[in-house]
Amino acid sequence: MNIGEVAAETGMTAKSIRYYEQVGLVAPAARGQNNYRAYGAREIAELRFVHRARSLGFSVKDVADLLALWRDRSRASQQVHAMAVAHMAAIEQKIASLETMKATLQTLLRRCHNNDRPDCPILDDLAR
Amino acid sequence: MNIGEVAAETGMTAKSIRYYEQVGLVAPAARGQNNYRAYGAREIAELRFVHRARSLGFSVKDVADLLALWRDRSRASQQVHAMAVAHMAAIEQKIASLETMKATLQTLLRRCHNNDRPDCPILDDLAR
DNA sequence: CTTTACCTTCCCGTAAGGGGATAGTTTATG
DNA sequence: CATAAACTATCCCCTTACGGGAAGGTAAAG
Repeated sequence: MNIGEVAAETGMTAKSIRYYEQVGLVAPAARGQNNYRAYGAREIAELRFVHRARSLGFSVKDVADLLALWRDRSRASQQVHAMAVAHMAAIEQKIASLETMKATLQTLLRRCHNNDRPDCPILDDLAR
Repeated sequence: MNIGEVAAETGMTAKSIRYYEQVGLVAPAARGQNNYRAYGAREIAELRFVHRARSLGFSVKDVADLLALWRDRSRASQQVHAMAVAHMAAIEQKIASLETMKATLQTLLRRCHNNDRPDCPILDDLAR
């Protein structure tokens, strides 16, 4: 399969796939006589794994570690669990930070008259 | 006041302050005979505004717009309101995205045995 | 045969600063 | 007073995870 077909099938972009190869996340793809990258079922499965892990918010670096664990038949599930827990914590922290912003914005929005007069509690608050 | 004092007082870093000046978010600070940036109450208030807006998650570009509105005595509060609403929407989208990740991770974590055996539902899921 | 659709590599740009080198200033200390 | 510690200045590279787009080769379609 060519890179475009893989992209279409996995939902990633060709750019991303090349990028993952470039940074060493996945091994360089085999090349056809036309120098096109040629993917087999195994490589596609790996890319799918990468895509799914990325969609869960894991960094490329983390995905590299997850891939290594995946390939290691003798890993302990604890190791994966620990990574997931750490990632969860990071996500929860981001959510908390965003929730704080959201709450503040909500308060400000409620106070703003939202009309054509210049008086604006939002700006007043930012300037406090 | 020197940049370090301003930084300490506002909670920003000197690097950030220089950066904001560099990208034109705030006007270049006046310089003393030693070439040090010298800040007055007015500039500090502006930097405080910037810092507060940034802490609410507004991008530097957005902060520039907010600053412009702040300086414009004849702005309509609608304009500020609209920016805040748009920003709120963006925040809510980020939260929703993170919540989705969190939910998936939670499910996976519950299923993982978290022991020294290799069997791992998390990896299995990523590979599905 | 030519157009269109892929593919290749390469290089630039992003957001918002952080890190660190080098050099001049100012302040604190012995 | 001399020197060392603490600031400040500019400058340049690094980060994340690709997207955009150029230049040029290849393949499939009309």
